[in-house]
Amino acid sequence: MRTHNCGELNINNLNETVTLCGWVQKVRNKGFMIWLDLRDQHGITQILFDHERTSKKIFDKLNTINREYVLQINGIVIERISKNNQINTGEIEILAQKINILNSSLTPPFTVENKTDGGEELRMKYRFLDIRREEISKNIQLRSKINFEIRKFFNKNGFLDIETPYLIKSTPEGARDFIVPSRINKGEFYALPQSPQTFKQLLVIGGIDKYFQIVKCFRDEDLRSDRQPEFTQIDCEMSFVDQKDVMNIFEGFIKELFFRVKNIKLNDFPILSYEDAMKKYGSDKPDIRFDMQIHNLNGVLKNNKIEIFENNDSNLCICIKEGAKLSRNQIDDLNNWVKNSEIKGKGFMWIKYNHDGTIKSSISKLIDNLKANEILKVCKGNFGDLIILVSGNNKTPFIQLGSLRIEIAKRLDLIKTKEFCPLWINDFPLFELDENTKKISSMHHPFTSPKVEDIELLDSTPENVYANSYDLVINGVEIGGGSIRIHDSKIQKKIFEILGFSKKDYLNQFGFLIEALEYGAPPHGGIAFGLDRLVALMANKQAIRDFIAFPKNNSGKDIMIESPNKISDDQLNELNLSINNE
RNA sequence: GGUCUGGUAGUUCAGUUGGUUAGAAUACAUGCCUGUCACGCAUGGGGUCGCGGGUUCGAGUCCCGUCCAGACCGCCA
Repeated sequence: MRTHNCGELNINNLNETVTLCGWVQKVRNKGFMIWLDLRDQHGITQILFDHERTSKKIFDKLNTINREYVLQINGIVIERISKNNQINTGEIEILAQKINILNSSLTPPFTVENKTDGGEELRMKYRFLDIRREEISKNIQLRSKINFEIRKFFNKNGFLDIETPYLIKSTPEGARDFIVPSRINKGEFYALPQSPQTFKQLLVIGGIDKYFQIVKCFRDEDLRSDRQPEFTQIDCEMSFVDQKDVMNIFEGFIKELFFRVKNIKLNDFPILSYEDAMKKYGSDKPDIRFDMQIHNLNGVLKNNKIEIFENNDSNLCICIKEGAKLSRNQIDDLNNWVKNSEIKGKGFMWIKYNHDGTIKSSISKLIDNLKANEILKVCKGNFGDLIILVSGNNKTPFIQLGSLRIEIAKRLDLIKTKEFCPLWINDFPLFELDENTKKISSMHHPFTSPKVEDIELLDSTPENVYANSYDLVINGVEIGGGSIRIHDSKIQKKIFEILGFSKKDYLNQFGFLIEALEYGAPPHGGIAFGLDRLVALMANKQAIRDFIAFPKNNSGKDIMIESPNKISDDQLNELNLSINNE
């Protein structure tokens, strides 16, 4: 139907007779001449009609054409008299000779242009129009390109692409499952996988050396701008590997992906233990595009008989370079943010080191200039800086300063937004304790191997056991996470017992895996990357919604197809289900 | 489950202390325009102010409830 697409013609094609197909983005009718922007996935080409060179029949036809009509245009490539250097095809235009209306269109509810006037909800309802826009189309093209490079990498490195089932069984551990009723087996249910974790382990037990899959995962939890109920993982598992092996190959994978897709050469990824990440950044997914690390001031502030510093385990601070220029109002504003935002802090103390050598502080009654100078020294700060102090117990002051660190960086524009700063976080605790319920649970998942040297602690002090696990963080976003798995059935059973499973329960839920471990399971480990987040990140965006062709909204609904929806009584009967309307 | 923000023309929004016939831009329609590309100019049509209730002489505006959307907390092994 066409000889070229709408993004490829240029000055080299002059005088060629071409046929293009596409959508009408805009008609600019000057009376003596009409210009029409014809759009397809590849770009926009300007079509020209004028009274000297275009027949009256075509002009009559043009009068019936509106936005988003689908046209086939035949014409000659000519050089523009006034050029547009904003677009690839801006030096040429097509002098139309034939016009074929392939389809008409209703007037779209929003402008199908890069800078659309449509709001989020409307764009979702008419997603098929939204996808015509360059912005969304480019996102989807980027995702396709990334998918292609992923498959190329894993194929080249000997990974087998193996599909695992979507209809599996429900396990109450972890996230809520999406449940699918079984018609043939009345009263029984499948669950959609939260991840193919157990299946990929069974594959390596089955002798598959290296496995990968680009796979949908399902979690019935509340949504966020970076969380969808169905999302895509790059799921990987390898036989006969230790932590170093896994981190090596997947660091190589991410580097190659960034190089192939973005032509960016990433440096070697630093490795930070979970404990150090919490101490330095107050987060297990630190954004290291800017510095502003947390410093511990106990050495300076303890043993001075100052109540607040004596009563708290941690007296911490961050140092804002050139922060002394912040006004009292700006500082108060930040303090209110700490108190009012979701981190619900108590507020902070501050010391301002002016360039003229004077020191102003919210705690001048507690510490003199001598102490203030010592604090500045600990932070390796200078005059001109602002130091923010927080005191507290346990993790809280770290997390507060961690959040504040990000907020300040945003407000002062300290983040190098064009850069990508990956790092590994490892040495996570194997378990975490819920402060309220006092229940112990897996930090990662129950198949994570404890560190060999900590195995003897499992019986006595499981909270002190470290895990053989690792997360990949880029720009403060958790992009991937994985672990060396347990391949010894005895240890696997012990982990379930520590987690509070009865023997009956763990055999009922995971008996198949434990049994498989007893038939010569190789040492193995792997990782899973969040593809949606990775694609968004590579496009320098946080929200993943515009990188998924048909995403769900905040309440898990697709407002275009109107899902989820009610089903008929017949369907319910067939499944032996009834709806409790209370 | 919770906190915050928003819902007014097809669309994006403004709307003062509660006060006449609810505005702008854009989109749409018609006409004009000899190089437009966010074209320009003129004219025109277009409103259940999310929904329900209340206060008031009078509600887009105040109060209560409710629905929807977005951001976040809880949750997300």
